[in-house]
Amino acid sequence: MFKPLDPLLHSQLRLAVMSLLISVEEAEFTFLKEKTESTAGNLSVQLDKLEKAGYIEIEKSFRGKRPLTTCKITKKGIEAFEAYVDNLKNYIQ
Amino acid sequence: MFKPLDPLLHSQLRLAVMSLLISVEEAEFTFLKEKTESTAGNLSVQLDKLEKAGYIEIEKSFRGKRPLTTCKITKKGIEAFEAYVDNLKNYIQ
DNA sequence: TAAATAGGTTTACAGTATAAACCAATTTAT
DNA sequence: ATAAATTGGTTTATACTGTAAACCTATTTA
Repeated sequence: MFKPLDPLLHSQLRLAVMSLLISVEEAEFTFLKEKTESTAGNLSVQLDKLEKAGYIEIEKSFRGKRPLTTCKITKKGIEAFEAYVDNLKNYIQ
Repeated sequence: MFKPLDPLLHSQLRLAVMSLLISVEEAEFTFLKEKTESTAGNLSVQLDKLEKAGYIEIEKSFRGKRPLTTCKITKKGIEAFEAYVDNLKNYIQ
């Protein structure tokens, strides 16, 4: 009936990030920050967690002379997101 | 885009409880405990929070000689649940 | 009369989320 | 030149949350 909800995804900010990444495939830190209206600190921490779980990949580079952090959802991340949504439906329908 | 999710409802156990109460209108503690597969302690704490938020009403009585705790969702609770679900859809669609 | 069960509540602790403080480099203003 | 502001983040301190374990009172069963 109520299957457990992946705690990594059951978090407002991380869920928003995954939701964005699933549609755009790849996104910059600042893009995620704007869209989620989060602080940089909070976002940084939550991206770390998603990366450690293998749900996203984070690439650090430079654009011109400035640091640039790019995030991309992984196959594992997509599957986890889809499973989460499926489970969640039992709770809200 | 990503509206804030009511933190009181964005919790696996409390959401499950609200989901049950919205369909049955009234339920006993032990019923909720079985359906949610939670421990009594955890359930007790979370029911308290839902009550303090005005989302449910808790009535304590006796069945025979044993204590009986009955929970009922309030109008405010129903509205909060519906708003939560609406907001959540932005995240998972 | 001791042990198990029912029906919970309280509480201690670990985990989580968040903002504030910080950092290094770059750009802009003086 | 150099001070101040901005960019693009990370680290860290703290408050908040979730949970199980311990506990409690009464009842039933052995």
